[in-house]
Amino acid sequence: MTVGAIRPGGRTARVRAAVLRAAADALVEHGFDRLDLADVARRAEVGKTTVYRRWGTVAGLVADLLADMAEQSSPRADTGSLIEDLRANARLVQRTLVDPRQGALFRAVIVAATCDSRAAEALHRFYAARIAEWTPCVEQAVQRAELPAGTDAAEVIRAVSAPLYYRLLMSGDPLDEAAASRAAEGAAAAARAGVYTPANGRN
Amino acid sequence: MTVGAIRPGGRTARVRAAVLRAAADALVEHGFDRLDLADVARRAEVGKTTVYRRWGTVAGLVADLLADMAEQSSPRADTGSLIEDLRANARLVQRTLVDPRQGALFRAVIVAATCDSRAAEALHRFYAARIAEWTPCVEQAVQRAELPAGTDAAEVIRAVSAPLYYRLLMSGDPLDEAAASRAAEGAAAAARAGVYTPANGRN
DNA sequence: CCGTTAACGGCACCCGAGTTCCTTTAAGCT
DNA sequence: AGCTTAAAGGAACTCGGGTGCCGTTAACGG
Repeated sequence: MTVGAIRPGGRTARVRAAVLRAAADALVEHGFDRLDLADVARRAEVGKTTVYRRWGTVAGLVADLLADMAEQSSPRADTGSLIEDLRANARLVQRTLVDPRQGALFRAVIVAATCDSRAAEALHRFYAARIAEWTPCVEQAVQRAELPAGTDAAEVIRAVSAPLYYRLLMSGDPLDEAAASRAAEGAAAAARAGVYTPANGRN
Repeated sequence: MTVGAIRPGGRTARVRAAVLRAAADALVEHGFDRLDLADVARRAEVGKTTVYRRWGTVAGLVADLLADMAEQSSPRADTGSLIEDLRANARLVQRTLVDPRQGALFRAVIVAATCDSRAAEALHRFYAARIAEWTPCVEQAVQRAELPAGTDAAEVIRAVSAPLYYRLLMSGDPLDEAAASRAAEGAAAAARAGVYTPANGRN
């Protein structure tokens, strides 16, 4: 065998998959702060040493988990109407955050990002990918002249998610379908008013 | 002395103040996850036992710190124009979050809320108080007929903050004055469009 | 199929956060 | 001023998360 070769196949991949799944389970159950790598190793039926060697810290493990999550992107909607597309996006986000497992996972992952720069980077990449998936909805709306030319598509998508995350983390207000609807409508109204065009003012 | 009397005066109050200040310092330096109560005690020049007895956990200490922060509310703007009031609010939030000390403190406190129910409750009360301070801006705009009757004032204020917190925690995009401006304009545009009136549809 | 070695696994050790127990200080009442 | 006792302080102890060491397994190349 060539000296210094990496071995991502077979066992290593199996271990990684088992550990990441166990980590997600543990995060959902205990949350980020009470996560014990030894416990993760036990759940994954993997040596404690292995987890410490490959991931080192809780934040490092979460960062890898995020990279894994980023690879599975859910397809965007394409209803032919901006407001319907945005509503679909808002409901997808809302349902994800409300889901006990997914919601807890997202909270944990966001927490990790505030503690560790690698996790933060992974999180930013994750959202960049998610947003890129949905920007075509906005770009098509611009072409249909539903929105002013030069509208920043990514900013519109972010504006849909922001109020939902605000409810999840800060205000604690109910995260229901009505909230999702309002988030979509708010972003659409702001976009139509030209808030997200570069021409719009620093004034 | 009466049996069972509580003693909030003198020394106890001094200890509480010193510990809360030390806790804030430590949170800014290390962040929530690497916070050590023994370190807080050392900074506050207070017995380690005292900190453990009165606050017990990191999250409990942060919850108390938040209760303390909630008491100092900064006065709202009153420019006579909705968009200017909202812009003032957005810039206040933006500057707070960008400030190295305040920003780190907010991040830590939000993290604590995801880990501990007392901290979460304290955070919700904190934001409820901050929002209540600013809702009159929106109510006055309704009276001036800048906004439709029945507009949910709190929802408008939340809509201003949400994109800024989204940048702070999730996307990692720059949190500059332009972002603050857009947040204020977006909330105003959505409010004018009637997105935050109860009449507006679940449809 | 075989040799090399990257990667995993188990065990013993260490260290410091958190607890316990007791002593000392001073807040608050008379 | 004096007494009572809440509350703080100090020091010793525990115990489990994290580390180091070394033997074992199995991926990859020939």
